[in-house]
Amino acid sequence: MTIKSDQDNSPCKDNCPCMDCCPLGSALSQIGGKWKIPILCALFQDGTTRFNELKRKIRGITNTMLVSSLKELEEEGLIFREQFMEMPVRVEYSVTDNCRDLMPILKQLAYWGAQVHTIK
Amino acid sequence: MTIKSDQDNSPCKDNCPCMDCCPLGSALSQIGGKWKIPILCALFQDGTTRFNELKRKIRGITNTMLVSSLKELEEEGLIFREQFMEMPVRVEYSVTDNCRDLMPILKQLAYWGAQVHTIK
DNA sequence: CGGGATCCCGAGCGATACTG
DNA sequence: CAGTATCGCTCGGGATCCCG
Repeated sequence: MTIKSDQDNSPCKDNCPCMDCCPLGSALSQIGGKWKIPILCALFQDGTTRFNELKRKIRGITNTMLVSSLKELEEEGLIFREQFMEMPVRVEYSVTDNCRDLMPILKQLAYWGAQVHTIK
Repeated sequence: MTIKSDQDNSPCKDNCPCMDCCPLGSALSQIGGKWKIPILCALFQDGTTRFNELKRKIRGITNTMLVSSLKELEEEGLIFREQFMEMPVRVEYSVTDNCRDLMPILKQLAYWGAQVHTIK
């Protein structure tokens, strides 16, 4: 672990500016892109959700982007995918514990974003 | 203010999935792009820094991207730009209080990103 | 129902040269 | 020194149709 102690208030590693294998960069890339945050929020708020249900809730997302975003989120360990071998097929998505750990931090970010230019 | 109380653990507003004017989305867009985090980290760690000094520290950044990123960060109120009318011109950049508020949150994100897949 | 396969466009970014 | 001005390209994302 190359991250400094809590006394250091820099968000990055010793060898900042955070290029290459920066944990902050990797974290941001995991939730980056146009649709991942909406997907995570939908799953987090409403719990386990099916594919087309998600598509309906997230207004404007295309089939392609929903599929690829879900796949990436699953590979990153943020969401869980369960497929039921019925006819027709049923697939359910839900957030992982790892994702639940992330949410309070994102909430702080949202607070920060909402307060911009209001404190002067 | 449409953000819920602390009892609510969702990072977004009432009408999630966070489309349109989501404060989380706006926060993420402010620090988005390829170079803003490295710039902020450099300024935060080393304090007030001149243009070409920044360019040297942030390996690989082009003139164009450094200029445009600095401009956006200044418009968003994250950094402060001071121009000294000397010859040759001297311009110094530094982080604002608003940016300093952001840093602890980014640090938490970095911790989270560093711990991914190590807790199992 | 839950995706895949294609095609396409434009923002984001890089490279280079120039300027007050 | 601190930027502008162009040009060109990659690639994230949109649209549409197809499939088991």
